[in-house]
Amino acid sequence: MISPLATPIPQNAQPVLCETELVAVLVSISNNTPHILTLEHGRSFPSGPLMVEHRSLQKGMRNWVEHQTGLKLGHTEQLYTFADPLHGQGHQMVQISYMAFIRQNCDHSLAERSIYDYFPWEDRRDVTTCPLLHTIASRLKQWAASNTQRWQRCTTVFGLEDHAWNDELSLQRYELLWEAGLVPESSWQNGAHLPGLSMHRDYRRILATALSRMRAKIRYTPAVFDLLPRQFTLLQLQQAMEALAGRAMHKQNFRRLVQQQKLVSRTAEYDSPPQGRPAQLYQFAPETAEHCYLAGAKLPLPAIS
Amino acid sequence: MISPLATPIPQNAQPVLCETELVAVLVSISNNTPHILTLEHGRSFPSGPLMVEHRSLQKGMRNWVEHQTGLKLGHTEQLYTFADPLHGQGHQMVQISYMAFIRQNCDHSLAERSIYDYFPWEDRRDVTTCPLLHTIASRLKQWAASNTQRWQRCTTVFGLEDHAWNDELSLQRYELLWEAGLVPESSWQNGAHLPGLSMHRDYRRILATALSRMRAKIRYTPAVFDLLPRQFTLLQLQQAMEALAGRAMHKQNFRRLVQQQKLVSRTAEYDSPPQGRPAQLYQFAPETAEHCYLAGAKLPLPAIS
DNA sequence: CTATATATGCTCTTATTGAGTATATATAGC
DNA sequence: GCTATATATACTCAATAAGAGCATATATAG
Repeated sequence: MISPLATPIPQNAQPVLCETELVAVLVSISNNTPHILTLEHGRSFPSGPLMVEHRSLQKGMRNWVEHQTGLKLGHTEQLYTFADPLHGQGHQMVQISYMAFIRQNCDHSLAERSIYDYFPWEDRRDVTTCPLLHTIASRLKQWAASNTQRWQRCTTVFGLEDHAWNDELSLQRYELLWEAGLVPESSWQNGAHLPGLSMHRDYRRILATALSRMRAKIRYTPAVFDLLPRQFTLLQLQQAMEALAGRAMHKQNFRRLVQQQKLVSRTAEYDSPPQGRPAQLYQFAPETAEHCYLAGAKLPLPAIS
Repeated sequence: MISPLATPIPQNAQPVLCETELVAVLVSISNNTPHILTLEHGRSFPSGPLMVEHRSLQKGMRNWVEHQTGLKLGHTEQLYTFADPLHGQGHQMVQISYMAFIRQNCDHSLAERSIYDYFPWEDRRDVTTCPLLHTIASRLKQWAASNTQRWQRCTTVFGLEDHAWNDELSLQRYELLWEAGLVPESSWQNGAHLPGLSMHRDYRRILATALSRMRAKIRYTPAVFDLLPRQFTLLQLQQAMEALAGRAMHKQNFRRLVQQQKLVSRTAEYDSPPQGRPAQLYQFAPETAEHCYLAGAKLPLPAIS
C-alpha cells in the first residue's frame, strides 16, 4: 500500500498530549459597523478548554459561549486550527477557532470592538481610509524595493495600480503587512507600525481570517440575516452588507438583486425614522436558503491618495 | 468585561488532554481524473500523530507525508478539525485534516483511488452518471415526501428542477444523502444505499470537504498548476480543470479565458500525441499568481434521466 | 492522400453589472 | 399648507462577460 520509498518513523519521536482550546470570534453589527466580542481590553477572544462532556467541538464552543455570555449563536463555522508550543517543555496547546454571528447584542454591554479598529485599511466605504492606504502603498513599495515579484504581490493583494480591490483578501493583506514588518506582531519591525489595535498571540491573524471568511460567506449564503433583527428595512440590510464588505453599494442595484431572488418578504410594519419617509420592514424568506447571491451592486471605490 | 448574565463554569467539568492526529488528503490527477492517496484498501488517509518536535501543524503534516510517501507537496491548506470520542473513557482524539496537491505520482505505485469512486454523482462530465442522479432525485423526493422545505433544499443542492448544478456543493450533497439515509455511514438506513466506496470514521465527509474546497480553490487561484507537470498543453490544463470540477468546458472559451489573463506562456516545445497535430507546450507564468479566474467556459450539463 | 486529432479564429446572442436620472412617498417643523 | 429632508421606487443605458456555435488551420500516421 505504501510507497517503497517510505522511510521509517523516527523511533525517538513522541506523540503529544495536547490541551485543546476552543476560541470564538463572535460577530455582530452595531452602529453600521461589524463588531466582535472581546476580553482583556480587546486583546483576546472568549474561549475555553475542550471538556470531556462536550459531545463535539462545535457544541463545546457553543457551551462555552453560552456560559460566558448568555448569547445565542447564529451562523457558525470553524475557522482554523493552530498549535501553540506551550511555553517550554513537551506540551503543546491546540487552538480551534470558530466564527459565529450574533443578532443584536440586546443591551447588556459586552466588550464590543469594531473590527476596523484592528484593520483600519479594510474599511473602504468612504474616503477616510485613503490617506492610510496611501501610506501603506508607499511603505510596501519601499519594502518591495527592486523585488518586482514582491511588488507584484503587493499590487494584487492591495488593489494597487491597475488591480481591483478584493475585499476577501483581508487575510493576505494582513500577512503581507506582517511580512513587511509593518504591524507590531512582526518578528522584526520595519520602522513605525501602522495604526490598528493588536491582540495576544495569533489572535489578530485569526480575526483577519474571520473577516475574510465572513466576506466570502455573505456573498453566497443568507448568513447576513443572522446579524440583523428579525424585521429590517432594505436599507439596513444594505448597510449590513456594506459594513461587512467594507465598501459602499449602489442602492438601486442592490435592491434589484435582493428582490429578484425573493430573498425577503415584506411585513405589514414600517420603520419610523426621525425624519423622512418610513421604510417598509422586511423579513428573511428562507425558502431560497442555502444559496443566494448578494455580491453585486458595488460602487467604485474612492481613489487612493 | 463579561456580561452580567455570565453563568459560572461547571465545577465538575474537566479539561481534556487529547491525542492529536494529522490527516492528509493528497490529491493528484491521473488518467484525467482526480485521485487521492489512500491506505487500508481505500478506507483511510495517510496520517500521524502530532509530535513534540513538529514546529507547526502544517510542518508536522508535511513531515509525516514525506516520511510515509516521499512526496513533495504543492498547494496545501487546512480543511477541518474534528473530535472523535476515543472509544470509551475521558479521552478524546482531535483530528486535523489537510488537503495537498501533488504533481504527478511519478511511477512508484501508491494506492490511488479516483475521488469519483467515492462520489460517483459528482462526476458530470458526460451522461454516464445521469441514471444515478435520476435515482438519487427520486429517492430524495421519497425522503422529502410532503416536507416542502426539505425538498426545496434537495433541489438547490442537487440542481434539480429549475436550479443550476453547483459543483462546489459536494459537501452539502454528501450531508444531504447522509441525512436521507442513502449512504452506508448514515445512522439509520433508508433502504439500499447508493453506489460509492465508503471510508472509516468521518473520512468520507472529509473527502467531500476536500472536493468542495478544491473546486472552490481552482476557480480563483492558480492552484491547478500544482497538479500538472511543469510543461503542459492547454488541453491538459482544461482536462485537469474539468476533472476537478466534474464538468465539461467549452474549449474555445476556456482558452480565451486563460490567454486573456496571461496565466501561461508558451515554451519552445511540443507534445507529440499518437495521432493528430502536436500541441504547444505551455508553462505557468506566475507573475499573476495569488489571483486569477478560471471558472468560466462551462458547457451545459447533460440532462438528468 | 486521407483520416484523425488537435489548435485557432471569429461571430453572435443573452444575461449580468455598473451607473445614472427621475420621481414618488411620508414626516417634522414652520 | 408649504418646505426641507430622507427615504423608497421606477426606468434606462452602456459595457462587459458568458455561453454557444461555425469554420478553418495544422500536423501526423498509415
